[in-house]
Amino acid sequence: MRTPALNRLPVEILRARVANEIRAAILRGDLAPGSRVKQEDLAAQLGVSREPVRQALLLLEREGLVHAQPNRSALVAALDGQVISDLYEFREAVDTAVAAMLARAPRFDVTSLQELIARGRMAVRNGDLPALIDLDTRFHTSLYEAAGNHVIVDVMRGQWSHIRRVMAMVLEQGAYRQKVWDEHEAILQAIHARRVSSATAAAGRHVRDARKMLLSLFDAAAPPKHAGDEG
Amino acid sequence: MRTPALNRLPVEILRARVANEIRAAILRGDLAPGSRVKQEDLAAQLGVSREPVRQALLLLEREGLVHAQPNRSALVAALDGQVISDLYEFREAVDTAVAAMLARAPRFDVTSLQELIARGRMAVRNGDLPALIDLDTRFHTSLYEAAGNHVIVDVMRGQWSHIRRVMAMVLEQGAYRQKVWDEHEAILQAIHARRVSSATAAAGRHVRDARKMLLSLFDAAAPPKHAGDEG
DNA sequence: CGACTTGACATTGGATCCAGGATCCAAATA
DNA sequence: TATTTGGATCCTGGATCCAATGTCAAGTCG
Repeated sequence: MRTPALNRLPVEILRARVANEIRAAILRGDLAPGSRVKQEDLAAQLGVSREPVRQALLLLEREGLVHAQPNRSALVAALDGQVISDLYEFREAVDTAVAAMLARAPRFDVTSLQELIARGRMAVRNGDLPALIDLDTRFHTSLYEAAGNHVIVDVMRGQWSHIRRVMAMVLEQGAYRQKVWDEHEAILQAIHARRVSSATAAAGRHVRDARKMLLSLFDAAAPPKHAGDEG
Repeated sequence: MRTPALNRLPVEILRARVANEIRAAILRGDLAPGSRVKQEDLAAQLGVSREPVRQALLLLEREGLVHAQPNRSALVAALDGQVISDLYEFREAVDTAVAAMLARAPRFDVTSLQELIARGRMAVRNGDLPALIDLDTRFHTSLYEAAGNHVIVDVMRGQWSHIRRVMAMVLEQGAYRQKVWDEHEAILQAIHARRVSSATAAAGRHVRDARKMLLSLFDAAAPPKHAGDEG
């Protein structure tokens, strides 16, 4: 054959690679919130022309990770309490609905989810923050996928970029790490036991608690504005 | 001043105009579901170069209105029952949550929504299908905006593109048109009366009924696949 | 001394150019 | 006759080029 199986993996389009690089840099905090990003700088840094960078920025703008005005440098989206609040309010609506859907589903294989919980608890013991963020994301993403609703999977993939950005803040709280995986287990058990209202309640509590903690952290870092105050 | 107020309206970037044109063409059905769209054709048709078209297609792909594979012409997304089902399941989660939020909100000005209902009933009497689609969209969008959650507004703006595509199908049913605005009124009244569970239930029923009707129409048009059948 | 003007510079948006990958048809072979 | 292979053609992706717009600082006038 002309093309060996390895080549069957589609060569990732350059703009997609670039978008992934930039997104990763934003999520890592490597590109600071509120900072300007010039297309040419990114292009030079990634060793490509400006063209794929422009298109990548277009995608990232639609994801809400950067803001752009015509003929102006793009701005890395700021992380303000309002966005966090809205985001978690939205997530509560989705996550509770997903929990209900799964608890009503005829059969649902919990083994891979339990595997994730085990690995999450391991990461808690090891104090491995990147792994905690990754496993948390994967736990909830797996729930969306298990629900079998592609719209939810797609929409939430975009939103979890934002969630990951702030998750580091919550998980800095050492005491909270254990609690997260206890709650994950509670959600999973309620689903497994087919207890719809219990699963919904557990999922809702999980999100609301995270939201509350995040907002308290944000208010501490950046107290609410008074009339006429400024940076 | 140098720039009169009219110029303050930002000159819409060409790629945005192009994206709007293409999106409108898809929503109108002018670009048929499943048909191929060549960048050059669109460019020629709109009198621009391929560059803004490429970027517009990128945005539309992320909206899910077109599908693209590397080095292949883009495909206008098909309208299959699965997508409709997922979309309305997702919408039910969001719309019920929004109804609950509004019913709990301290104060909520219903006058503009009542205005929309009046105009909707007028459009029903006139049999004005485009107006019905537009007013239906605006009714629900207004609810999202009233809830004050930017994430929900942004996410749902994208999803309503898809909803609009199929709404014509539901509203073809003459009998259904009246029912839609009765339900809208019921939702609004429950919110106004601050009856949380009643508002949630009304919103949920509204979405589920539309979903059921859409799916029955789709199944009638394209019967479920049997093993081994093909197009 | 301050506000406004003006012009050089920096940066993005759009057009054009070129290369690589995909499709499709025809011809050759089993 | 069916199948495969070679190649012409089509189409997209990325690079480069040019125009337009915005920024910023120096200079000028009140």
